[in-house]
Amino acid sequence: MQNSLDPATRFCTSLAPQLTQNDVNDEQNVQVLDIVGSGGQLETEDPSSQYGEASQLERTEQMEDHLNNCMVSSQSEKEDNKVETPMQFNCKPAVLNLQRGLRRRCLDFEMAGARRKSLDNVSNSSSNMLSQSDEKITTNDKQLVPMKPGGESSRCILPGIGLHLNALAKTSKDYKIIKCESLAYGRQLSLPNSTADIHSPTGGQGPVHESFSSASSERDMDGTENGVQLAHDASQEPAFLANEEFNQNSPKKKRRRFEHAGETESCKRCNCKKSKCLKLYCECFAAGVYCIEPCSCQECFNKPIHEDTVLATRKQIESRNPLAFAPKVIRSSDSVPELGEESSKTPASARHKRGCNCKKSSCLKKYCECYQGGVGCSISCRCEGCKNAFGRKDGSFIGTEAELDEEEAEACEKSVAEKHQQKIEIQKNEEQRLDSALPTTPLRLSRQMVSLPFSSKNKPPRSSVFSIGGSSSGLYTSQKLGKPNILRPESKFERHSQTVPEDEMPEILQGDGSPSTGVKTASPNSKRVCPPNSDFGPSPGRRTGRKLILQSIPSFPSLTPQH
DNA sequence: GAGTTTGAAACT
DNA sequence: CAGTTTCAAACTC
Repeated sequence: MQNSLDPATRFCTSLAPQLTQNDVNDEQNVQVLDIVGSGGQLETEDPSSQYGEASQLERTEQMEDHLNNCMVSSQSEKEDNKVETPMQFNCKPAVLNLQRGLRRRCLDFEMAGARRKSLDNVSNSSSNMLSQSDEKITTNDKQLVPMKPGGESSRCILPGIGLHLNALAKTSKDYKIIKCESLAYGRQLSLPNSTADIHSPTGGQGPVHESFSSASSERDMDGTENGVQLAHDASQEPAFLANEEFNQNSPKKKRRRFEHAGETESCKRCNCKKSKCLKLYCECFAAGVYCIEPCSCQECFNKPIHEDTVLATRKQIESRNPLAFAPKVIRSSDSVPELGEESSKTPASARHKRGCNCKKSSCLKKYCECYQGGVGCSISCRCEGCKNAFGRKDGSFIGTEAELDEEEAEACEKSVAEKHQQKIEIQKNEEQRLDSALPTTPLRLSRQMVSLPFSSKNKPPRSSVFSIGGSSSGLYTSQKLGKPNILRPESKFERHSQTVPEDEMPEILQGDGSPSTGVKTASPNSKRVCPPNSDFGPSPGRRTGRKLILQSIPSFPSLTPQH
């Protein structure tokens, strides 16, 4: 295959058509998709498809080869574990998984629209699905649908953005799968961190070494494990399901535990006690993902089992604020004229969609969503005494840090800058590798991006990442949007959003929705809302990393079911 | 690990 | 729309 495009993109593009072509007619096919790895082509294609297995395999192999470069270690392990898919594709599971990840992602976005119809059929057959009438739901489900509880679970789905509820929206039986995904994706998320770690002094700890490849391999392994375990677990591990509820026991413990492990492993996990994980207070919910094992939440309703409730709640929230689930941090780089200097100045050409309202943290702590998201404050912020290391509200940014009064700020800034540089370099290297080889999943990427800033720090930013991951949410939304299209409350911001370059706009917003184009939000404070995007890229360094991501993501636009 | 602080989200 | 309350993350000890 040509490498000109990043794998993800290629897949997407290539797949889209086929996908549309090939309907998934029955569960089997669907399974195939999952199992197989769902490369775009592979996924959609039936074993018997026109291309013929052989040809498919060849293609697949090519891809694999490509991927393999990076994935070598992981593969071997995975292969062993690979669940045998009914299909012939068993051969290179690892690769396939990767591919799948890419594809899946693509599928999520693209396919949702394109395949919707065909999928519907599938979904129906695939039982899992709630036969909910909502297109979005169906669509989402479909994405996930492909996975079958059985064997495939072993291959946790790559973290496709799809993880989101949307995708997740499966019934309890699917739950494990979800978990897998979540986990998997959590790992992916971790990648960035790990990567960062590498750079970072502290990074030394565990994962440090993980170069991209290693990381990926690790991830894969995990995935495999998860997959396998999960698969097993699923059966064996009622714990999962049950646990969540049980976990409540020691929320903090758990949470911390994961955090540690997790610095590398940041997966969205919440600790909600009263919100039932059905409010935006809940990071998982806000991110559009179901709560998973690592969560220490209590009375959690953010589970596949309560899909209806979750969806209903989401709708409600969206009706109130269409952008509620959109990424909080948007890459405004050029797009935000309003910000003017600020935007351009800040290290990260990104801004928090609504801005912060910090009073005491000086925007130097993660209490500040802007800071947490690794972006500078903008005019839309109502913060007081802003000293955001990523860019102050007044327009000054790190570069000028000398000016900053507080040591803290300086320290932060410096560290950040340094880190960024380091990251950039490293990331570049990684990028190259990745470009060629890694099929990063959107989610992971997106999340990474957000997290990156913090990667340097001890802890990865939890929420913002995900929120951004909002992309995820975005997905969710988009998928949903098909129907609701609430987006666009219009507002002063409209112009703003309009100005935003399309590419920036996540399909999600744009996509389905016609409406979305100007994603505005009914946001309460009339804060500026930008189209959620792939926003991630706050800092330069990150950006670099993100580029990878973005590149792969780009497919969105094309994917969007413009039709 | 418990308690405090903080600011977003939700509510009135 | 502004003010207040609720909530959970972030942070401190």
